[in-house]
This record gives sequence, C-alpha cells and structure tokens, in this order.
Amino acid sequence: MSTSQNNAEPPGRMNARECILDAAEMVFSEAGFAGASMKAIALRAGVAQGLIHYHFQSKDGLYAAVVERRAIWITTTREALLDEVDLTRPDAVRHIFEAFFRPPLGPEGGGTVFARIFALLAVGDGRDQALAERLYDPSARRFIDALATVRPDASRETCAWGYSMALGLLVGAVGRSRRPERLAGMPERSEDDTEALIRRLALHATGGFTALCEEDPV
Amino acid sequence: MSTSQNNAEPPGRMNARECILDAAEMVFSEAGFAGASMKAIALRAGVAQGLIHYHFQSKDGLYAAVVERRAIWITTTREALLDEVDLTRPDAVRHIFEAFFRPPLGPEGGGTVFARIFALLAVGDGRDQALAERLYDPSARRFIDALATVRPDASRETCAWGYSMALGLLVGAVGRSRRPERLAGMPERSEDDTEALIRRLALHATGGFTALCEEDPV
DNA sequence: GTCTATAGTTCGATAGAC
DNA sequence: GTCTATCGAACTATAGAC
Repeated sequence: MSTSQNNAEPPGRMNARECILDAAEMVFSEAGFAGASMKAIALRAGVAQGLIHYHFQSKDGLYAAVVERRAIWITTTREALLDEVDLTRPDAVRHIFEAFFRPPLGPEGGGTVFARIFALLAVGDGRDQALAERLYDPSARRFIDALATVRPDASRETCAWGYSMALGLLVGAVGRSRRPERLAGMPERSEDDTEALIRRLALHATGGFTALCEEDPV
Repeated sequence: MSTSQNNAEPPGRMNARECILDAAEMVFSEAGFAGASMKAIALRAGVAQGLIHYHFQSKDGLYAAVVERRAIWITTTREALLDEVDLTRPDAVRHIFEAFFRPPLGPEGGGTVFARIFALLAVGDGRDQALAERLYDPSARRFIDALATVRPDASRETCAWGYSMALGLLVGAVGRSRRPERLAGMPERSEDDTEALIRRLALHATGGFTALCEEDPV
C-alpha cells in the first residue's frame, strides 16, 4: 500500500511493520482474536507496545491487516490455479478442489499458523463478519462457477453446497485437536504430509460433491 | 450430580445453577471463551457475578460445565442411534453419519447455540484441549469401528480420516450459521432446514468417505 | 444461596521524549 | 519511527453481610 518511497524495501532487513504482522499472526493463531493481547504480540515481535498502535491504530486494525495480507495471496493463487484446470477432464472436479485447498495449507500461505486464523475467522472469530465475506466471496463465486461448468446437471445451489462443504473440511482439518492420526493411534502429522492432506481433502470433497449432485439433480 | 436432597427439583422453577449454565452457553457461543466475560454471563442469567464463582469456582470451571452438560447428552444419543443402525444395509454408511450429525444439530443438543461452542472447541477455543478429547474420543472410536465394520476393505486409518472429515463438515456447517437474531436465543433455522442439513451432511460425508476408501484400499 | 463491594490484575490506547 | 510511562476501563476472583 505505502508507495511514498520510490526505493525498494530495506535490503535484506525486515522492517518492524512486517515483524509485527508476523508476530500478530502467531499470537492470533494460538489464542484467537479476543484471547490475544497487544502486549504478547509486542513481546513476540520484539518492539514496544505503542509502536503497534502507531502502525495499525487499533487491535481491530492489526487483525484486519493480518487477515488481509494472507487472504489476498490465497485468493489470487487460488484463482490462478483454477484457471489452469482443464474443465473438460474427467477428474476436473478434483483438480478444482485441489486448487481450493492448496494455497491456504502451503507454506507461502502462512502454513498451519495462518490456517488456524483462517479457521477461526470462518467460525466467527474476530470482530467483523463482513471482513471474511469481502475477502473470500468473490473467489468463492468463481469456484462455484467452475463446479457448475463441470457439472451442468447440478443446480447452482448444489454447487454452492459443494463449495461450502469443502470450506468446512478445510476448517476442520486445521483445527488443533481431534486429528485422525490420534484417533487411529498413529504418529502425529509431519510437514511432509501436507501434500497427502491436500489430496485427501480434494478426494473427499469430490466424492461428497458428486454424491450431492446425484441425489439432487436439477 | 447434587443429590443432597431426596426431593425433586423445585416445581416448575429453574434453579440459578441451570440459569447460569444457559446464559453462559449463549455468551460463550457468541463470543468464544476469551471474548466472554463473567459480567456479561451474570447479566444474561440475572444473577450476581459472585454467584457464578460460588457454583463453578472459575471461568474455566464454568466453561467445562457448559461443554460437559451437552457433550454427555450428545455422545450418549449418538451411540444410541449408532446401535440402531443395521450395518448390513447397503446404505449403512449414510445412516452411521446421520447418527453422528443429528444429535449436535438437534434442539435437545442445544441447537445452533451449543453447536457453535462445539465448533469453537474443535478448532481450539477454550483452555483445555484435553477436555474435548476426554469427552468425545470414546464416541469417536465407536464410530470409526462402525465404519471399519461396514467397509472391511478400508484401513483403520482411512476410517479415522472419514470420521475426521465428517467432524470438519460439522464444524464448518455450524460456524457459518452465526447470525444476530440468535443473540435472542431463538432458533434461526426451522426444523425442516435442520433435517435437510443433516441429510446433506451425511450424504456428503458418505460420498467423501467412499472416495477415500476406493483410493486407498488396504 | 445470593447479594454488594472491592481487591488486584491486565487490557487497549495515548502522551511525550528522543 | 521507536521508545518509556501511564491513564482509564474492564477483567477475574474474593470478602463479607444477609
């Protein structure tokens, strides 16, 4: 946003504003909006508490900045991946869902740290419900359009349900507890398993969406 | 729990302890654990703030009591419904998931009010992660066992994933349903819509689980 | 059991030096 | 821009009258 300087960012050195955003992302991820304190964020960032208010005015402003920074990247990347999907392929639906799941779970999307903020936001954490809608609704409509293109026999309502269910799967997948590994008595998930998680989520979302289409034809 | 009196409850009059639990359930549902204040709960219940500490000692104790009250009913009802499912039927998997989804969404399970606490708990709200595991894990294992019985070709890991995905669907479904009129405690969905939601969730979970089984046979 | 009153802490935000 | 210092409000929990 700030283009007051023609020069590039300070070479190789992260500025305080980005440090604050990174620290806030971690604290919000662990404690949620209400549970996070400005003091904890300032300590994590290694800056004075007052500096946060200088850059972001209020706690709400900081939260919005944290969410927006990732959301813009996630939705942009999602739509770029979606554009690459060949909608005439027989497994097009699975590729659509993989484009949906990959960005928020990948390391560039903030990994599991931001994914938890994403999940908390989806269940109503934060102050502004309109924030999530404004950031993610346009992208959601594009994915619903893609599903409707691949499955012209399904109603648009059914496609919207398919998208909504996929969002639920994503929210549940990044929740802190109740992981399937523990329920099956297996070792905890490693970072290498992210690809496998994405594949499982897309596979499940595809099977579920297909079932909805067959039950409720237009 | 309290059996100090042989007589029944006060006739037709709800005692203060239950009033506090009901009020706390609503406030926790709207604001999450950290966002809820004892003052707001006391106001909603119409009692003095100090009385809450007399009955529940601390905010954590109150939260645990709110969660436990519904969790016991939900898991008990879930397992009772699961016992009635004929596991030899061709649509047994869908009936298993309907038994999973119905109790937490029904009015006796607290309706959408407690469902939101359930969702927040699943993504890590509250203080004690072990609380959710202790309350829901035994029931989860029974559902995974049922899935493994119906699909002996699937690994137990796959069945655990099928259960975990269904939990994600549930969390996502109740998270997005938050709306202001629920602040008054009135139901926001009609019973017909709830039944349709349960059917859609079970249908989607079945299709997704089936897809996981076919992709990853033992 | 239920109340009022308040202790003791932590919070978000601001003021002002540098 | 970044810091220290602090304000006023809100918080959890406790004390003590009834």
